[in-house]
Amino acid sequence: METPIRCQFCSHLPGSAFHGLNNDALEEISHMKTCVSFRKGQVIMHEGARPQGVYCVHRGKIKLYTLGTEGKEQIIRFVTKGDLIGYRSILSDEPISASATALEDTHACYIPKSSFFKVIEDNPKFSLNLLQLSCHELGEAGKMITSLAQKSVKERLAEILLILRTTFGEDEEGYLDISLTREEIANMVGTATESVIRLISELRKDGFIDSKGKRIKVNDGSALREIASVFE
Amino acid sequence: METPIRCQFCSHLPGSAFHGLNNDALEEISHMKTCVSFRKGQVIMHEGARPQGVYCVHRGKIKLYTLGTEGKEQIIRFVTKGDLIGYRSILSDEPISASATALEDTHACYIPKSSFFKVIEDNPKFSLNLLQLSCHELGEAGKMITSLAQKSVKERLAEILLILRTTFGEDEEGYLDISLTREEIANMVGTATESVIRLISELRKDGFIDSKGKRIKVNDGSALREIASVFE
DNA sequence: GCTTCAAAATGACTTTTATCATATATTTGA
DNA sequence: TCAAATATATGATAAAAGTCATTTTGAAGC
Repeated sequence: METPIRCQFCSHLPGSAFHGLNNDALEEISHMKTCVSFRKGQVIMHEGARPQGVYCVHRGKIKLYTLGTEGKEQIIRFVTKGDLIGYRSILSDEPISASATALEDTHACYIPKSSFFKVIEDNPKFSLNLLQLSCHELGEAGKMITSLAQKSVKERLAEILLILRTTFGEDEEGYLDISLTREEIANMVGTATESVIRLISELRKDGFIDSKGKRIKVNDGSALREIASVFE
Repeated sequence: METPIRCQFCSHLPGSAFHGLNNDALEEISHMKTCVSFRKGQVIMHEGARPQGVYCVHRGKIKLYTLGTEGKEQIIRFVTKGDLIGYRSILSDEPISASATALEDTHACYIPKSSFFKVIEDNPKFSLNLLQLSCHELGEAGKMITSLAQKSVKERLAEILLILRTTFGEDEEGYLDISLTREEIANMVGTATESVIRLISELRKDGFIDSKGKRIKVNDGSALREIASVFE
């Protein structure tokens, strides 16, 4: 049995689409939603499907990915607490463009499509938040496109290690607080698994990162930024 | 002196953000906007800038691109009549993520930021249209990411020739109704200019396309679809 | 219609990255 | 804890794509 999660909690998370909604609105959403859990590895949404609602993630980490020609995953982005899944498809009235799979045990709230649209109609602020969110992600997607098109595999790997650190943070020992296989990293970078393995070894030998099995620690962020040619 | 363009015209173009707005709203927008022209080659918006309004394109063709490390353009998408420029940046309150340059003489209407937000506030329909638009583009961006990450240059070139045909259509002789240099095509595909030149020659020798200088004609769309591994 | 300049085409060569094979290490679950 | 499965590591090789140099063609301006 799930402990119900109050929408007030999620509305205060950074970047939440529910940010700034008044208590009455949040209470109303609370009544329309149901709480669900997903086990590590469980598929939450399938590319091509027509979702009947959106998920608001409360705990856990999720990868969003499309499947290429040979069935190879291309990870588009990660989803963590406070983020929505499925809203793109519902709002553009198109099939889901990316599958979602839990990277660890995940708790989320399910808001049916009709309720979701009701919140939009009743709360211009929510609608504006969603606009801001999707426009922000559009910018991020543009950056990813430019990286993939113009940077080398090594540059992209360094860039993604930095993105992982920003997105998931570090544990007490300084290791990235996300567990990904080399294959998953390759599926983000857009390269072969072996190439990622080789380059991670190289970065480790250079002392810029540490790695113990799946665990990766960024030792020298500015070196990675230099390798990635990120000037921000 | 520009002939003023009525917003009713653009609101009827396919995919217009102004679709479905009532006449009063459109009249009001007409009063807030100014008409501007851009010459072929002219830069309309600069990456990194803070736009003070959006452009609604009435006539012409525009490329949106980001600049990579070496100053190389990466074309993200094209903009044609009925499309908006600059809305992403204004809505996410971030600097412009892509520069815009006119590929041919272009006519557009400029709507100041404050007016743009007023239209959003007064017309939930407009706000919803923008949401739909940005979410659709987010899906397209995801597809582009997967292509860049997983497909070969030849596959991507074939794909983009098909996209160009869909976006710009053909003239009386069947040639694509858009004039791009090989370099610009390379900047879409994410490859070197010489590679595009070689592959275009190859596709021509195979009879799948014709090309006379810059003009390109798709002879065999299904062959291109097969090369691009597009199964839609 | 020339002339000039830029774009396209092509060849030779290099670099990057992918693929395949195999060995080693790390998880996972019984 | 140990065995089996999975993931990581590394080498050898092949394929893809990039770079540089040069020629040919086409477009734009006079």
